[in-house]
Amino acid sequence: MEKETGIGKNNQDVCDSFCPSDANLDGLREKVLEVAGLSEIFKVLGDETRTKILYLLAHRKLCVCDIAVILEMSLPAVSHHLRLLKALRLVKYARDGKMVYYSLDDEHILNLIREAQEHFAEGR
Amino acid sequence: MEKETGIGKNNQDVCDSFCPSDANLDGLREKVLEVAGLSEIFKVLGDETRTKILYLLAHRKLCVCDIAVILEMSLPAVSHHLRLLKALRLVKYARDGKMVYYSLDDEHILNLIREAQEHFAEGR
DNA sequence: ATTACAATTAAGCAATTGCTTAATCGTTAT
DNA sequence: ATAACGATTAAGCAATTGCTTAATTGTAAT
Repeated sequence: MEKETGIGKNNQDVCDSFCPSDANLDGLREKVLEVAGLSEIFKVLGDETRTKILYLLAHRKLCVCDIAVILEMSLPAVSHHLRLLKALRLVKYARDGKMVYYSLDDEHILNLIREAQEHFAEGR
Repeated sequence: MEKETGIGKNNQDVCDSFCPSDANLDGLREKVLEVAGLSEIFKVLGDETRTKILYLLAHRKLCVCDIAVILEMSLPAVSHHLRLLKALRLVKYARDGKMVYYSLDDEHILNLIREAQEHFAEGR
């Protein structure tokens, strides 16, 4: 995604006048920092399958093949998603014989899902 | 992303026994429907730039070149993101002379951002 | 009319994503 | 030990994403 470009770190010459009614440029840039890194969580939930997996695991622990059956996907596909969720500490797992059971490790993520549900509920 | 595959709609033979402690398969599949389509919103916020734009517009209306200057990006790049946000009714716009001013058109999206901020705040 | 400039659109490209099939690892049962 | 099976990893591929540069559109000023 990286590419050589003429846009430097202090590029202020996109438009002639910095327009925002004399807005404080540095102030706005600082403001933006408040959401830096945030989209990492959203990226996880930005995939339908992962949201479903998290939602399922919020209700009960499930083994990988359970999830595969429920969502009608291949085992490796599910496993890949779980790997990501594991890396981000959103799920935890425990081996039990041949099966590996996954469960939610971050109740907070459920709030995000609920909030998004409301977003839909309140007409749009 | 589409590909021919042997996995049919009723594929239940991923693992020998449907394991989830006799879980109700249909029940779980219904459960999953509750989050269907939800990831569409998350996908929007899954891009750092878009989250920043929305956060900026939550504070004040800005023209395209303002955003470009603040975020140090090219005009077309910003314009592309705005097009998506516009299509999803998350922002509205109003022309004023040569400038086009954008502003937030969905306060609800801010709740999602705030929720995500808390996610980070509460240590992880 | 012509010029200037903010914004958008078009075309194209590199990086990323989400899957696939095939091979491998871990555990249990024979 | 070996066979069986759930899970993971590896390699590869098509679709998507997010940018780029270049061309175009819309509005205002000369």
